Amino acid sequence: MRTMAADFYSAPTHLLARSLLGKILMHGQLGGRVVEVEAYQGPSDRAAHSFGGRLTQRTRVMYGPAGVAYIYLIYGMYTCLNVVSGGEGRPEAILIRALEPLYGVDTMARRRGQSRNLTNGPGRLTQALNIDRSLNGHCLWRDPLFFSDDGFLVQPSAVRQGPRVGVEYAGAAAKFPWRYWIDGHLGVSTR
DNA sequence: CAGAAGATCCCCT
DNA sequence: GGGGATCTTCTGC
Repeated sequence: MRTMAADFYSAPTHLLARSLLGKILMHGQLGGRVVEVEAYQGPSDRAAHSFGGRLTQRTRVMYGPAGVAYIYLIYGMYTCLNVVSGGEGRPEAILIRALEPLYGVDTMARRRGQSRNLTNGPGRLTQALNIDRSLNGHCLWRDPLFFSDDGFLVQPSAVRQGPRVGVEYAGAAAKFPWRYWIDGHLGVSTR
């Protein structure tokens, strides 16, 4: 497995989103293959936390270098993991929505309290992999949280895209096909 | 199986 | 004070 270096994250957001498909996300001994992501385009994207250039305590890390983790609390009880993209001053991000569980599956099941639905959803996968807000701002080219390449080949024809999930409030942006997933993977989130 | 509702709390206005 | 890049549980068919 080759850990992705810092420059991997310098690609334009949508290209990086597609490049993340098929990679392995590792946190310590726990890990899985990325099968679904969503791109958030920054100030021009009504669905993005950084829409309109909003700079707050929460969104601060999005304005920093690409390749750091943006992790936030959602609905009071779950956390979402994003990869910051776009580079300094361009607050874009990619939400990791689903993994195929591969390493430490028993631990994931224990953490989730069930043996199914371990990592098919942004809140589920962070719970399974024990990823919380203490890792906000972490550089994703370093231990303990990083992406790597195990040689898995994503067939270009298997990459699907469609509207993002849970952003109905975002007007026209709600329909932009900025959710990417690998077709045929049961790990893809269901919502 | 589908839909509704509840949980829960930080963030921002 | 309102709402959210979610998930689980419960209800009813």
